[in-house]
Amino acid sequence: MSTVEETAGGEAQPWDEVTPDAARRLLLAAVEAFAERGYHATTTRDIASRAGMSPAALYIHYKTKEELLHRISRIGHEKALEILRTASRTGGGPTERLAEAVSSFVRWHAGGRTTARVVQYELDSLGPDARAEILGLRRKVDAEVRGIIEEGARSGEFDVIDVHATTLAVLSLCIDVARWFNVDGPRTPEEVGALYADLVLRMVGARGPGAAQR
Amino acid sequence: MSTVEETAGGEAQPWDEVTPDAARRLLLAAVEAFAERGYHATTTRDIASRAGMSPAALYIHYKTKEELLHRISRIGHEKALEILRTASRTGGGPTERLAEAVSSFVRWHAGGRTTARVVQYELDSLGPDARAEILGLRRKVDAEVRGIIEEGARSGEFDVIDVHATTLAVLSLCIDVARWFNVDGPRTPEEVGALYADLVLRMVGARGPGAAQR
DNA sequence: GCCGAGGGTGAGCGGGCGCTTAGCGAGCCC
DNA sequence: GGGCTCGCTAAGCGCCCGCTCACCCTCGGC
Repeated sequence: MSTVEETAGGEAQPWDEVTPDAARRLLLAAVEAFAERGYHATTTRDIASRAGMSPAALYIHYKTKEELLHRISRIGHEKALEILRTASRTGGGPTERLAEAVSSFVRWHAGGRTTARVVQYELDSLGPDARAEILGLRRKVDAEVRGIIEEGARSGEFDVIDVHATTLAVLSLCIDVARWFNVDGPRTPEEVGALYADLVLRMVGARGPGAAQR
Repeated sequence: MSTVEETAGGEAQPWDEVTPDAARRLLLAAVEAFAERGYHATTTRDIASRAGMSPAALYIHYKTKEELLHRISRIGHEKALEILRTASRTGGGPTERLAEAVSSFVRWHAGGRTTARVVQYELDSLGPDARAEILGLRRKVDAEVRGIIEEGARSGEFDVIDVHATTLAVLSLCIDVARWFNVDGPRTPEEVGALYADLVLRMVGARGPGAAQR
């Protein structure tokens, strides 16, 4: 039922911006390895061999192992931000936009679980500078969701006690999908996205059109 | 406002069951180190020196570095399960019990963030056998929450579309607190617990007493 | 006072890590 | 077609890892 290609590592992420081809293959191998075992448990030899190259080939395209994680993290966060911004720009009121944001964000975390895992959980393995840069992107992600919730609260379409805490909770819900989602499990990314969108609308007390009414 | 002791590593967890004293100090040092840098990035030398001992001292009390993680993980999961069971056994209907379960579970994840981080996020660093044992405990945690939600759904006190998915989402919300909670941040564990209990009651569409009515 | 047991140390082992370097071969320019 | 560039490899360096071993100190029992 899922429409995105889900070859191991391929998933929903295109990685088109990474060139040349060898650099992309290495990056893809790194994503897989980091997601499976974590950054620190992954060796450069493992990454290289997954990409069908010798250990030394990695250092032609990347200065260090950390640069790989940094690149993956930045591209991933930019993709996440783009998803939320697209959803936020769709027509309709806060209810529709929040539902669209959550369901597409969840779809990305579920369908591209391999990438999302690295992006969301390996942040602390970055050095201070890279980490600070990525944290800037995360604040933008946060602001995007908070913006929608704030607007709904102001217009009275939502009923929210604490906008900041609710924003955090909504993001928690979406991000944690990358921790537990199993591609071979009973639910498709689309189903989880729809379910979670409904749960989030309940959390913000949405009364407007699109809220779960019964 | 917080009543639990929050000395670094001490937190809400007693670790009384770990004896002798040197073994407990090592375990505590390991919890701190694993939470800060992750299991694979932590060295046995770091653990030992945090505990004020030589690197070799570790191997008097533990066979391997993994045994430390295994012990931490089991004790932590047992504590988590105990918290949920206690909450589940309090008087009142599903609404009160779910609220109590969520708020106390969140308080544990926030107040004992150091421990909770290791318990919830370092599971994959365990070997197959230890991992399987811990996964058994996790299923019990899951069952505890699902039990309350199921009961509320059956009695009509809750309005839930998908019990399994909702259970997962509730646990997600609680567990993810260990990822973002900051002891120096603006909110106490108690505040987050209360906020999240309210959000969860909304998610399950609680209509009974204790639900956020307005 | 001697002994054994148990908690602890200093030194160091084998090995695998991230990363480097010297060199090789295919393709392109002139 | 000679030479330069670029992508890549084989070999290996230096380091630090998890873990071990020989030995030591302290303390209770007799």
